Amino acid sequence: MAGVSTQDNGDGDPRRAIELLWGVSAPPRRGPKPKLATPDVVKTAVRLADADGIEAVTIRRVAEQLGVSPMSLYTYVPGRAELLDLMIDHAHGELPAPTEGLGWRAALTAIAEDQWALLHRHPWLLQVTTSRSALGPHSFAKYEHELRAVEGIGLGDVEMDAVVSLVTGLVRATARSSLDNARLIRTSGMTDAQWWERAAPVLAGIPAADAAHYPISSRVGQAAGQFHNAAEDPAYTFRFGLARVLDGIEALVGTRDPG
Amino acid sequence: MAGVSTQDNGDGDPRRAIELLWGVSAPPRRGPKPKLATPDVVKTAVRLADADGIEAVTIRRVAEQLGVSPMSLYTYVPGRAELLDLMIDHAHGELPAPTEGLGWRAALTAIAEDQWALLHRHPWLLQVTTSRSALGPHSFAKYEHELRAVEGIGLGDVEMDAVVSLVTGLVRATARSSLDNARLIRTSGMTDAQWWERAAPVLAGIPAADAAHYPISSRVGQAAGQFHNAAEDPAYTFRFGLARVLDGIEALVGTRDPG
DNA sequence: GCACAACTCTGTACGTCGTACGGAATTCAG
DNA sequence: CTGAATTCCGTACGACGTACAGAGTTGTGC
Repeated sequence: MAGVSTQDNGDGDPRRAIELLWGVSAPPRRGPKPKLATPDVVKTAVRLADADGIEAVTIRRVAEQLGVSPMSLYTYVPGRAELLDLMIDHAHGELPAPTEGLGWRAALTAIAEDQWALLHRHPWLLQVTTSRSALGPHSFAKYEHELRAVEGIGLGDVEMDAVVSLVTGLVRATARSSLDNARLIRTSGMTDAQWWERAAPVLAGIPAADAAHYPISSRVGQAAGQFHNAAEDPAYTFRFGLARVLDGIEALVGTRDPG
Repeated sequence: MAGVSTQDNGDGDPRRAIELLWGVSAPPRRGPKPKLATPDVVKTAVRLADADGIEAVTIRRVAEQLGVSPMSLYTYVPGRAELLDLMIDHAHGELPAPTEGLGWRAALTAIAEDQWALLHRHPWLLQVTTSRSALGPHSFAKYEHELRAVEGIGLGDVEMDAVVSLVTGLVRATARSSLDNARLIRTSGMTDAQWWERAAPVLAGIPAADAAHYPISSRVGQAAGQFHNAAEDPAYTFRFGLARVLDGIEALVGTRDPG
């Protein structure tokens, strides 16, 4: 049994954070030589998050990794919230450059596959909100890249935005469910099989939970469950969904750009 | 600037939690009359989460609302993680009963709309993972209800599961982006407009962030941004995506169930 | 009627977190 | 060479979940 909650922090002035994102801070003219630089902090935080999840990214632990006292991190980063924002933009920097010359369908497919891979390299990206943090150079480039895939195919501006967020939303949603499960296995120390082994007898003792009350679920759930354990399933669900979504977009584009 | 992270808890024995979900705990025979019951705790927690977000659901605050000491909550609930699980199933209980007799497209539409509404009533549902917690009666019923919409239309079991998770994933993804933003406005005390008012001059001072480097983003972003402020936009993005997804599913169903 | 087991409730305490505050040490501009 | 700017750090505060031990309350078995 596990519940995962998100906590948030909302901050004040964006100036400092934007300067850090774009790397335009004037170097200090006085004072001791800094032992570190902001990118060191960001990279260390990303490494920690990759290895142990976003909850391992605490000011204290990042500082420890860097051989520095916790409070001195605040020299390089205004606070934990902004550190997370920097991590996001850093990760977006790993996305490949746009694939020019492809048709919109191939381009959207490439975008989806690249993000799918990115999210699996950095699962913590799904545990962090992206809303206003997307003001960094790499996040800008990502959005531009996504839009270019559907530029000039007959869609309006608002539709272009909607199509892009449909595809990226699909990637995030499917990646989330498989990665949430993987994280659960890690943190609970129980595989799905072990979990069910323990849960099944308890459920069996509850009349209302009888399979007869849930005929379709128990049939489909069994098939899907076996498939889930096959380990290639998350990718299947992703590509299945992507195919449907692209077909749906194609139907729309067909009405706009005849031929 | 804001970052939102998720923390998690993974637990041990599911027995107690499942018993609580299905309400099959034997009433105590000895000892003082309990001042409360588990559902009281769950309802109070849901009220708190609705009003102030999931981060307001702390053992201490729930206890305070109930006029009880923090530690005595552990009489009714094994821990915070299980409380979140109970909240999820409680919320799923609000979903309307299945709409029989509709075609699969109308049924999936109704399911998506109902979940869209539910997520807006209880935004914290998006800040909590659903993986293994979905063992309660209402979550079971939800899954059964969803599958029934696509039963008997020519899809295989694994495909049925994939279609259902495609649709619910879409709802969650689109609801998430609009609700994340709403939460950000609440916690930062800044509307998007105020935010941009402050951020724009900073970005303007950064050559690399010039609009010329991001021609499509700046055009589409402006259109989409104005639309976003129109307040009916999140629903548009949702319904736009839903229409595409359903079209895509229709294409698949057409190949399976000819006629 | 009584002793004890079962149960509820609570206060205290531990280890975690982000980070405010104030001071010491270091470097460069004047 | 003085003082301003900057880095670094120790301490401390208020939150959090919850382990633990005890006090109070109730029904059961005799």
